[in-house]
Amino acid sequence: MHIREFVMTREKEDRRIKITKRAIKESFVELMQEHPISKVSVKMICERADINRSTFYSHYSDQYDLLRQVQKEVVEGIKDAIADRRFTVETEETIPILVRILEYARENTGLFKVLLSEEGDTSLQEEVMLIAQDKTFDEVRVRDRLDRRLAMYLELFSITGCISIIKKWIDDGTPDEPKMVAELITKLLFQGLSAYY
Amino acid sequence: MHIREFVMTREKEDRRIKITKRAIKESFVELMQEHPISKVSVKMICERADINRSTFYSHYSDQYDLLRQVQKEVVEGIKDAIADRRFTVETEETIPILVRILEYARENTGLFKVLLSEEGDTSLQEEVMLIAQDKTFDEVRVRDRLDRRLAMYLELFSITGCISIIKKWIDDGTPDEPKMVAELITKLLFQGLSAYY
DNA sequence: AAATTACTAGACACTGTGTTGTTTATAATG
DNA sequence: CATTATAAACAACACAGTGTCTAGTAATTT
Repeated sequence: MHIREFVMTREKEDRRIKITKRAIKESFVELMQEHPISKVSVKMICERADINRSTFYSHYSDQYDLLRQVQKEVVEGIKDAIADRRFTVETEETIPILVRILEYARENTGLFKVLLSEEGDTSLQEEVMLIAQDKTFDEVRVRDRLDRRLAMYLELFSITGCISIIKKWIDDGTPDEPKMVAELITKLLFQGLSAYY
Repeated sequence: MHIREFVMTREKEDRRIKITKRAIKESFVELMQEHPISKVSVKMICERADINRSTFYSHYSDQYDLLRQVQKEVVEGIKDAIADRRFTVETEETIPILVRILEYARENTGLFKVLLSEEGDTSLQEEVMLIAQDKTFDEVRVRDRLDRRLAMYLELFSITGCISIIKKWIDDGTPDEPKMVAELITKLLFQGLSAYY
């Protein structure tokens, strides 16, 4: 909600700023698919985006800051995509949410490849943890009176499990149908490997 | 902090090289606990290690190369720690292996913190995938005639699940006993969340 | 139309990079 | 013990990228 407001206020942003930021982001996402972020310099980003380097610095402090902001926006996108849904521990409820996220990821392949690779991994994970915590696990935790530390491990396990499979799926060019992947994930989450062996 | 030496083949390495490399690695691991790798320059590493920058370049091509090499050594360490064991899909077999890995991690906390944070995450993961594939899943795959792609997802899910929990455990200062964590992990892997809800 | 805001071009000092040539110290060998 | 390899140290190098700043121009808002 807090982040949302932030985005809203920026909606009245000068048209020029939007154009510039879009150019920067596009350039950046392209470059991130070609090189690891450590080799992507501010200079490179600006050259490809055809903007002045000082302009970059008036919006972002460095490449990593830019990455974080791109990430935030994607997380917002995910939030919107599942806004009307609730995460629960029921398989039937979870699958459609996952399907939506997977479809959203499929529509933004380049972006997700970047965010889930390299250093993006950990921080995106943390962002997603926050959504999940907000939406879901809190109530589960209370309901089942789980030990806090244990609950934390369960969340972590679930989210990294999800993300790793989605990452692989995207890296391979989303060969499987979202529904199939969603079912796989939920099965693994709720029943574990025993569902398959 | 003791970094396990680099296998048998390098045993003939000059004593001075070993000393230098150890100094570099120690400096690096320290710095990595203070800053993200993107802010750790070769210059910094060399200053703290008290060696000339050119010396660094005669051993490693950059910070990331150094990180990879440190990682390899740790993976070797894990391999040794579980050399006499076999991974299987039986819970009773898996727990002692995990306990050993956890104990090994606990003894090398600083190192593991570094490797599991930031960009270390993905690549260590991949290394561990290779061990696991070698030791285990191959036979399981054949035995159960699982679809190759499915098997790959299962491996990925298992390993990232393990790693994420271990990472959290280490970041928090290894508050739980290895045995407890090992049991948690195996339960989640084989039975999933249903084991707890 | 005027005021405001964003972008540009270019210059600045500065930090870090990667390489080279030379000298010094150490280890291995005969 | 003396010889020879070779690693480490040191200094110097051109070069690339950083972050900041100024003055001028262009676009947008009011």
